Amino acid sequence: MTRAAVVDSAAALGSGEGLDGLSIGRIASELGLSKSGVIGHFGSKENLQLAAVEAAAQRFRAEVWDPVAGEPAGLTRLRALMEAWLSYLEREVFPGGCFLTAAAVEFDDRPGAVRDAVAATWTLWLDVLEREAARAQAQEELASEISPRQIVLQLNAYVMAGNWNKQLFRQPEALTPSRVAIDRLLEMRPLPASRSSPP
Amino acid sequence: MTRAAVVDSAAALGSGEGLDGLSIGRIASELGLSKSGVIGHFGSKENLQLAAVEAAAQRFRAEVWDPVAGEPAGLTRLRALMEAWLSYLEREVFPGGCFLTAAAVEFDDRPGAVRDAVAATWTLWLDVLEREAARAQAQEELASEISPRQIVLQLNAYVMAGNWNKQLFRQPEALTPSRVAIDRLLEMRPLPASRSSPP
DNA sequence: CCTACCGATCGGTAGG
DNA sequence: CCTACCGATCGGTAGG
Repeated sequence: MTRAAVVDSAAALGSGEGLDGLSIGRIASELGLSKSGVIGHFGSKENLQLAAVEAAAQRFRAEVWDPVAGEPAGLTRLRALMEAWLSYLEREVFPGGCFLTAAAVEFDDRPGAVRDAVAATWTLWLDVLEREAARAQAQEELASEISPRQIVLQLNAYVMAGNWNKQLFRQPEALTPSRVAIDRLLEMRPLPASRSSPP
Repeated sequence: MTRAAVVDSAAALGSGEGLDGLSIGRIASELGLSKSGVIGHFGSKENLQLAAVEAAAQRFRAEVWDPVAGEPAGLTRLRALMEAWLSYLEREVFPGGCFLTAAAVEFDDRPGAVRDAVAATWTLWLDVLEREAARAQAQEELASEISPRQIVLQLNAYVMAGNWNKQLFRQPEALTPSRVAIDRLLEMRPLPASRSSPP
């Protein structure tokens, strides 16, 4: 289906040059189509942008969320989610870094449907993480002195900063400080737990 | 001087709509000038973008760095720098949030002079923070179990995430979690210091 | 600093 | 999905 190819191209181009910098003519020449062949499926550039956001969100879910759904709820799954998230950045699923981070920064000052879609996607994802953090605390796997919200905002900060670091400075070890920070935060145990190593 | 007005306008517009989305025609109409009156001072759009980055860096320095230079080196100055940084975001010095964060995300995939200037500015700033963190550790005001680099990357993550949070979700308390995280990190003392309260 | 203009590209439409 | 086209805007230049 041509429509899917157009959306994929828009998401790939958008992650690098921006979701608004992307032009219909560029996508058309990239895919060997005419401009009307590109825009015909969507009616307007904004609808195309919305479709790209939707596709990026589904891709994120498929790459980060789904593979981890089988992990035990709580700290184990939270750790797995964070590692899957970092791995998704390392694998460069989108050529220009995290699509939804770039789109958030680009559209945060432009009221409209695209901005709303990006914000809603982020809210959904942060809520997933928060639920897992709360669960980890309820299971006494994680200290309760910090609220689940605060934990999630810090985890998000580490990943966002890692993505930024990687994209701007192009260092191979750009995500290591993020991993260190995440591990430190998630190692905060509710008690100085003495754990017996399995035989 | 007209040139300064053009640069200011470019920096203000660029923080919101992006440094590349900004157009010479828009700046011209904003200032009541002709397009050639705008571009004549710079020769090319890229030179104008470079001038805007330079101006934003000077502004950042004037708003965040200079006011704090008189504080005692070490933890005190590091705390003051972080608070000045958050205050600069709260005061909305640039209408579209931190100019240099937006520019970093926008240009991280576009090799060229603008990208290099943005990266160099960030390196400078992170080095300032790192030096102060190292000083704080040398003065035994801050635990040494985390490297100065790691501390600075975490501090940077909190501020970046706060800026992102503020811009995307428009909540008045958007920076509070950043403050909490910063305080927690900088409260890590080298010893369980018993402090006598002043009379 | 201006007017006047260049070729190129933009988003989008008409008609098929 | 195509060709052909619309008005608008882009960065930049010529000439003053």
